[in-house]
Amino acid sequence: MKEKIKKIIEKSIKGFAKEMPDFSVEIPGDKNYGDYSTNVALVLVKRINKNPIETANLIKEKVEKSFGTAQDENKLFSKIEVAGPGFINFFIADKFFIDNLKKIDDNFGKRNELKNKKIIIDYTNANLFKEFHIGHLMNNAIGESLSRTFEFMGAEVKRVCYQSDIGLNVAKAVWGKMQNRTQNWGQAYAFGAGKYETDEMAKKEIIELNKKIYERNDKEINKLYDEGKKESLKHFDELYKKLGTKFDYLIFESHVATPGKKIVEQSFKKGIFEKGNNGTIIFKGEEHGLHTRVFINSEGLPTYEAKDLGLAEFKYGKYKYDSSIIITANEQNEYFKVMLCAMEQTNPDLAKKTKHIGHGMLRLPEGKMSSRTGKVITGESLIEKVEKLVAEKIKDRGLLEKDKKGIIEKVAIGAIRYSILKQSIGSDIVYNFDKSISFEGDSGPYLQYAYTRANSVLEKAKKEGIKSSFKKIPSEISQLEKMISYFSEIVLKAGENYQPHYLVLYLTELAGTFNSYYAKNKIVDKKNELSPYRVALTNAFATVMKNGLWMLGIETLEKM
RNA sequence: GCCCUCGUAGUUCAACGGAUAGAACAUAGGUUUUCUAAACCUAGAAUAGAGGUUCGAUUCCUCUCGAGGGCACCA
Repeated sequence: MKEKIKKIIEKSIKGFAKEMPDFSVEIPGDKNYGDYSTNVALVLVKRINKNPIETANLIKEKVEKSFGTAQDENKLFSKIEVAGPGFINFFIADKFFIDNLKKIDDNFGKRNELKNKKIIIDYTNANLFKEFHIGHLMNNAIGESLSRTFEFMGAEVKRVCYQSDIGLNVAKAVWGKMQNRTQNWGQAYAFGAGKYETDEMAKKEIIELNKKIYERNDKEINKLYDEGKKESLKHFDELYKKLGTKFDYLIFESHVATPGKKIVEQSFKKGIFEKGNNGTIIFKGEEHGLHTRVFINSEGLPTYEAKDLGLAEFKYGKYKYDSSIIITANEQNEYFKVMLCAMEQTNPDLAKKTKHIGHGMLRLPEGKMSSRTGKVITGESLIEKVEKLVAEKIKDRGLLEKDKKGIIEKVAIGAIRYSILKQSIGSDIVYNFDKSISFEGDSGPYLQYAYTRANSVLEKAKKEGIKSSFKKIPSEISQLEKMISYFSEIVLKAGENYQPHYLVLYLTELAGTFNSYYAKNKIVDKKNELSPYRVALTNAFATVMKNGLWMLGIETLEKM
């Protein structure tokens, strides 16, 4: 619909300006401003030096002439208004919203902008031997939601979890474990990392150990290492299942270390990299307005930067992607600029296809979370805590015992996902348990609840034998029909901008609109001839909510 | 020191350079013989400060103050 209106306007202003101005058509926040609104007259002011209201009126007349707001049966607009400083507000005829409702099926809202596009997306990226903390939960929520949104837009998406299974951090954990076998891997890491900074002897040992892990020539170390890797993987696998993420590729740092090193060594010969201090190989970022980073360290081992170069080619070897998206916390924004700048020279094709998205950090009120100091909140502990709250809440709701576990889990994950995805991707979330995860108002459960209510209504309609029908329609449609029709435009907006929160905001408003409708109208009512229409509308709402929640990684529930 | 983010009701978050700056929580009040009250309806309450660009600035530019992140061998 938005595209359609844009085209209509473009056609109508051809005589006004030589070049098409860059104007927008938006769904206005205030319903008094119509169903769609454009700023075209305001944008034109600069070009044609005319009063914007006058211009707006001219455009309005032209549109009316060719598309009619008059008596025509198939008129698109019921009203066109010029308002404020020169906006043109379009009011769409009810008929079009109702026609739209008739078309709704399970695929409603799907788009084809990304049809035949191959996208590979890295997210979650928890590190073996370390805790899976709430930052990973955040990364997973965002990555999963973007993946699903791209799929909804027609793309073929492969999910990658790139995991550190080698490198200094792993050495720190293994070293910690060697000192004290009774502590768990997270504790071992914290212990090793602490000693690395304060104890010169330990530092030396860890660096030595790091080399040995690379070389894999010490039986004792290999055994310990393999145990830890297995344990971590099993643990993560359970979590991913719970979160509803299924990775297509688990890629380990050890897979890409050697290829990455080779890329750097070859490019070094071409002069892309330089020699740094102590035998390091570095990339001089300053020449590109960035900073210098080390790609091969003085031990001759590839750093994260070199491995990332290897990773890009490794992924491309597995899947010939059109676009590669990497999601990390924004503390890595500067790092990625440098790494991608280096990649532009080592492999320009892949660099062009790669996009880094930095999301905000989940931080504790007292400061940054750090697995180095052991000051972390683990993903499981958060989920568990939320599940307990949900269990308390549904205790007296008369639900079947066998359903309870699933409901608790889905509501808890929904609440967590919502609280992460409700805000713009770039900004930090100050994590405060009581405030961050809510069950009332703007929240995951609010959306799930609205869906559940709709579902109950539909079940009741079925029992009473009332079927959806558009034979009898109301004299005037409500806000709900309009909200439903906006869905696919919001999908596009969220996908284009890599911002799931547009979807969250929309679904929240949609749920609110349905809840109001539900409060005002009795939907299943044999005595009311509009009942079949209302059932159809409820059905449409449920479909949109289900599809929308799917994109957020939040499951719907029949009962809650 | 240099480079990036960011600063909006009491709190947590919204707002392609556009209309009366929206929500939610919290606060105060109201709604259930009717399909799930995790709901609905009402009310009060905000752009850090100073300049500038613009028909129009929360949004762009400069400065000040404040917060976070990053700056050579961690990921």
